[in-house]
Amino acid sequence: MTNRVRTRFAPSPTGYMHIGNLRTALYGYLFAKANKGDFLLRIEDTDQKRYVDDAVEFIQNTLKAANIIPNEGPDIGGDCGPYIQSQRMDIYKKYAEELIESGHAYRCFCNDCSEEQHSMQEAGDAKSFGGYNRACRDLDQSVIDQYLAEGRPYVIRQKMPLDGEVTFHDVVHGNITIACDTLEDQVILKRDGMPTYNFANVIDDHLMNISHVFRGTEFITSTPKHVLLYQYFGWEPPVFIHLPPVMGKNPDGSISKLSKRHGATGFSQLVDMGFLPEAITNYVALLGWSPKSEQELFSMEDLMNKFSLDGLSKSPAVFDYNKLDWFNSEYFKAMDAAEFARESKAFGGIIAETLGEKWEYLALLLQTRIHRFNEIPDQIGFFKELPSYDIDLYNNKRNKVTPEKAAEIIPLAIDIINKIEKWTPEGIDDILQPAIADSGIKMGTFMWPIRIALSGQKVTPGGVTELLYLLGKDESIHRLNCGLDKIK
RNA sequence: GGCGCGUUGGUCAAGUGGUUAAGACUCCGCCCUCUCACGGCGGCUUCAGGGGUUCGAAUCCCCUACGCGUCACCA
Repeated sequence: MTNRVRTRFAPSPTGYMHIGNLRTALYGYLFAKANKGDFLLRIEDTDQKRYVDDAVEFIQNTLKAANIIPNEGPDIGGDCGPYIQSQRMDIYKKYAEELIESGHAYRCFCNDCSEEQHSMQEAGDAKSFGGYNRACRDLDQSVIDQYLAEGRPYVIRQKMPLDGEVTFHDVVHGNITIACDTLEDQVILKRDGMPTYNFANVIDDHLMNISHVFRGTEFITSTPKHVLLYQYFGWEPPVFIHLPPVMGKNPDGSISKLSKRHGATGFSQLVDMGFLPEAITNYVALLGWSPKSEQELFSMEDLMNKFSLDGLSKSPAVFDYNKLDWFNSEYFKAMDAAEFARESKAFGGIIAETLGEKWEYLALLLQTRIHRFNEIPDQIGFFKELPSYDIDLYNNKRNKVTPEKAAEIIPLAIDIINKIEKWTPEGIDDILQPAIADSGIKMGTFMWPIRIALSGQKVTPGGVTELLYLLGKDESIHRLNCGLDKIK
């Protein structure tokens, strides 16, 4: 037995990667890498009802996009395979029977107890599970043999101690003690031969030499059952790290576990909205973990170097789309301009297409102005078509512009612009700037009506020069004339 | 309901008996400026409540409140 750090991400294959799951995967991965260990992917598909086609592939693609690279897993292979639980049924069966041999588990033939128990709970009486699922504990061997011979279906249940308590250590919460009489004789092998999570998880974590288990706090209460299993087998339990849930904020101000109604909660949905994978990972890493320094921007490599268990927080964190926006915009600003232009182009749609090589120029203007790619269409819509606008937009108090004033300025602007030969940002400025200076009109005053006429809106990416350049000479003059007509 | 876990500004958070209780996001104001954005500067807002322990508590103990989780042949 080595002391090598080995962690795992063990999702069930639903075709979706919740941001909370991603964080669990990330922390396990970072911890493994920070300690020169291994990170593996294991698919927990023991619930056939829940199985979703292509989900395994989806998970792998998501991890890849998030730059979380397993050392072992379904596609990669490794010494502890197979890494898909449905392909390990023989293993679970063998260990379950071993437990029966040693007296720590038993076959339960009582078909209806689970349903009966379930309805009891719903009726609000959760206290007395023992009366049902323990009925088969002490069946005579002869009876068992007879049932088996009849081919009666059964499940295998783990025998819990009737009294005493189990204490285990959790890295983020410290020691946790739970009384055994709150533990039911849980099913470890289902009627269809599949193991339950609580069993397969223990077997696989042991067989795969997992040293540290990262999972959500929802498993805290079932951990004593796992600990008991480790004891029964004489195995060393792993180190437990139970992560608090990621929350979302409701309209009324209350918080609850992050879900669809809070907005996009899947990694791929966030990517579709135009968030950069690195920004998402960066943000998520800090949601529940603190580097205990003022640094906030981390590359994956940075995270690997700095991640440590003592920065994990024990209380739930609210997912904040504002902060994600901020992270993403920081990543935008740090991007190479050409790369940003390339990555953003798809979101520019038809406008980006028609702009041709001018797209790079527009993209540069956008780069410091947007938080995520999907803000692009709103930013640039006016390039394609001049929106209908109210002439009230020509009023601007600070620059002392009114529609009447605009009607004086626009003809001047048209004259000047007509004289421009070299249609580049520099060429435009070379003519425009001195001409405005000569006119005796203040810069802000002169520019305001032009911006409005050109864009139909008072806020635009870039200034008038940029607008002129991107729109082209003919279109610019056309829009200026339209503006003039509109005022009159 | 039983059991378990949690609670520092609107949000993420540092803080482990003595601090003016960091920093970031958001919001607001100012500067820069042909709009916006970027950048710079500044501001608002916090230790859930109540008891202890202590010369001294965000930090230690107890109680209360609130929130969350769990009590499946789901994970």
